[in-house]
Parts: sequence; structure tokens; C-alpha cells
Amino acid sequence: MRHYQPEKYPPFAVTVDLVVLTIRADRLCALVVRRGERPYLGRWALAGGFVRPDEDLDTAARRELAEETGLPVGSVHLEQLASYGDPARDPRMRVVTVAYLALAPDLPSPRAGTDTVDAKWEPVTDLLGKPATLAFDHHRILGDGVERARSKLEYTPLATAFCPTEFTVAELRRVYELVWDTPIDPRNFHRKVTGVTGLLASTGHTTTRDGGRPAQLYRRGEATLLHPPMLR
Amino acid sequence: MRHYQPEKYPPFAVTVDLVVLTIRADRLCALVVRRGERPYLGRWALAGGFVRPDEDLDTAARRELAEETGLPVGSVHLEQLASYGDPARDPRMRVVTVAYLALAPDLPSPRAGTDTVDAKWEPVTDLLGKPATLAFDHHRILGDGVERARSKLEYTPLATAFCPTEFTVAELRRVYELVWDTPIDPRNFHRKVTGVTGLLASTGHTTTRDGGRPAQLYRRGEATLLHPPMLR
DNA sequence: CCAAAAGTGTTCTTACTACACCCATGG
DNA sequence: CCATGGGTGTAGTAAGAACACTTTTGG
Repeated sequence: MRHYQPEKYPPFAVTVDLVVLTIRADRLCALVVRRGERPYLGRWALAGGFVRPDEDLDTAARRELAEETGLPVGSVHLEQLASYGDPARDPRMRVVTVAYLALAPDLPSPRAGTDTVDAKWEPVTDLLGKPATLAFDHHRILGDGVERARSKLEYTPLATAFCPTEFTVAELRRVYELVWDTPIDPRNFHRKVTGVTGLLASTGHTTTRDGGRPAQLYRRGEATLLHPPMLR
Repeated sequence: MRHYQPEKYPPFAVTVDLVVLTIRADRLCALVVRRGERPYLGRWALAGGFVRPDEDLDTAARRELAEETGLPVGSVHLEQLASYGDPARDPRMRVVTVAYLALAPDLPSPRAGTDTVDAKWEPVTDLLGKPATLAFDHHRILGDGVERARSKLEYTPLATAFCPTEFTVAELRRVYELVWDTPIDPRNFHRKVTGVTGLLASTGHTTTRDGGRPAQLYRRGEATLLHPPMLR
């Protein structure tokens, strides 16, 4: 590695932290891991870790997601959220963290990783309701991540990231209802969502897994922006 | 400062870079500074610099904006844009930069700062049209900043950040036209913008600086979100 | 048959578009 | 007077909200 000159460039550590959201047991849940090191030993925190010397930020985020959870990472939407660099946010030293937002369909339960002794899915409302639960400034980061997810559901097809490969309109609607925490009229939602070009791709299959009349199964379409957008 | 342990925390330098946009001579312009140091000596770049050891990221951004340009910084909207950390983005060493987006009304011409020999406002289309003009990955950062500004005009009152304290509906419309690079019907725009609650606050004054019939002068209102949004 | 969920039709209302038209100033 | 831009009225259309109604399954 190139020589480091602290007199010119003040030394920072750089980490990535992950707001991983999924829908489990009809709740919007976030991934939290129990810390196995100081500081905040034994406290719950977002998954994350130090960026390696020759690693891109996106790469580090995806590596940490795989490492710290053991979850299959291919089907996960991952995007940069924001960076946090309060000088006092980590008592060890000056750390700037680049937070990422990940949205995943219902996955197997996570396993503990290298620096963590435990990992679990926790309902977002529980975490946000108790600001002191999470280590560092992770409560704030989680809040920012959830808010980002909420607004992106409005104008992108991102809700499909919470769904399995094939899903029904009702399952997609439940995603919106849970993330936005608001009831949605099933009839208008159906009309709207099937009308937006490129949001849904028909599979030809049906399912009765939700009871009642068989529902069409869809895959996500190629659209990257919703016209018109869904409104909260 | 706390002791640095490179064996545990790989050393990074952290910088802030600024996408500063304004409207000048009826063009959307970005602030660029000529580099007075290696690498990219003599090349144009975004304003920016190293974050100090005990300084928050937002503070660093506002400090650099003031320092590197000599511009009055109070009336400037500043928000975090994204972070960039490609291992090869700076040949000196590993640098992660946190980019900020600043929107300013037409300001006096900038002066050179400490690490820069020159500074100017350059039309955004010129800069984006020639990808090799800017140092580092600043062309990409500028593009991301402009795109952020474009979409934020849709659902926030941010267009007013380009206007002086008191402005007319026509001046506000011109902001939208220049940032979106699209013509807008003056009559419909007027009705729409005066109809959105909290976007504009009446001052009681009028002006004839645009010629023709005197126009009402407005200040920005208290609204933080536009209902309904402006659509491109 | 009934319950349950999928999906369609209809009506009302809001908001965008396009453009005709009038208003208030300077020269 | 005329030119210039400010501002209003109106008709047609796209899309959201509310909700009655029909369809297709399981039991």
C-alpha cells in the first residue's frame, strides 16, 4: 500500500453499516447483530465492519452482508444510504461509516458472523420505538434507512425486492401496507399496479396460497421508475 | 487525538467535495476550482478538501465552501449527496470522499482559496459534455449532484434556493426551466405554484424588473414538501 | 350452499394541459 | 397607442378515492 502521511491527511477508519430490511411474519423487520467486541460489547447493532485497504465501498457492503449473516446475497437489493462522521460516534477513534440500505425477501434466519455472537430479525417499530437499543448512532441510521425505503416505494418498483421471485398483487400490496403502515384499498391497488407499464410481468401461473379465488402470479418487470408513481 | 492502530483499522483519508450549483447569466452553473497541487495540478476540479480530525462532515463541507470560494455561505442550501471510495480514485493514497450538494442564488464571483489558484462558475452542460475536464471522479460526482437537484425540484421547495430572498413567479419558473432543460407554460406554472400551500409567502411588494406588468414578489414559504409535486 | 379473496365497473373529484383572454406597466 | 410580461377562465383529459358488484376457488 502507498505510504501514509498523517501530517497531511488526518487518519480515519472507514466502515460500512447495513440497514437490512425484510418482511417476516407480517412485520417489517431489520437485521441486528449482537456485538462480540468493545465498545458496546453485548449490545445490538447494525451489521457492518471495516472497509479493507483495496476494496470498493459497494464491495465492502456486500461482503459484510454475506459474512456477518451467512445469508444468500444474490437476490438482495443494495444501495448506498448516507455517511455518518460525527467525531464522537465511536469512542475508539475517528470513524466515518458509509451506511447501505438492503432490501431482501423473506430469508432464512441469519447466523452469527466473525465479530458477532448472535443475529436476528427484529421488527422495525420495536427498534425505532426504543432509541437506546442500538449501539453507536445506529438508531439514527436505521431511521434514515426506513425513511429512504418508504419514499423509494413511491416512485420505483423497489417493493418487489421484498417479494419472492413470483408473487401475487396481494402480496405486493401487503409490502406497501407494512412499510408505509397504512391500509390500502385492494381493488384500486390492483388496478393501479397492473396498469403501470413494466412494473409486473405475467408468468401465466396462479396460486391459491392466500385462499379464495386463485390469484395471478407475477415477476417484477423491467421498469426502473414508476409512471405514474404510487402515492402514500 | 486517540491513538491510531493501523493493524486493526486500515488508514483512510476522508475528504469532502462540493457540487455547488447556481444560476448565472441564464445558465445552470457549477463551481469549479483550478488545482494548485498534485495530482491533477492545474486541472479544474470540484471544491473540497480534507476533513479535519475533530470536525463533523457537515461542518467540513461548510468550512470548505467558505474557505475555497470566499463566498457568503449563510444563504446556501447544503445537503449530503453520496460517498465515493474507489481504491484507485486518488493516486496518492486511499481516499474516501463525502460529496455534498450546495444550491445558491446568484452570488458574487468566487475567489481562489488556499489550495487553489483560480475559481469560476462554469455552465453545467459544458462540464458534463466533456467528461475529461474535471480531476479525479468529479465528473461522475457532478452528474450525480445535478441529477439529485433535478429530482428534488419535483417534490421539495428547493428551487427557491436558487432565488434571492424576494423573487417573482417568473424567476422561479426560469429556475425550473434551466435545471430541467425543458420549457414550461407560464400560465399553468403560475397557477400551480401559487396554489401549493406553503411554497410561497406573499411580501406585498411588486417589481417591474422583468418588464411588462408588475409582478408580485414572494419569499419562500414554510413548506418542506410539495403537495402536489411539480412534475417534469 | 357459504366464506374468502381476486378482479371489474362506475361515479365523483382532483389536478394537469392547452390555450383564449384580460390586466398593468414602460416607452 | 403598442409591446411585454403578469395573471385568470375554461374546457378536455388523466388519474386517484370510494365502493357496488361479479368471479373463482376451498370447504
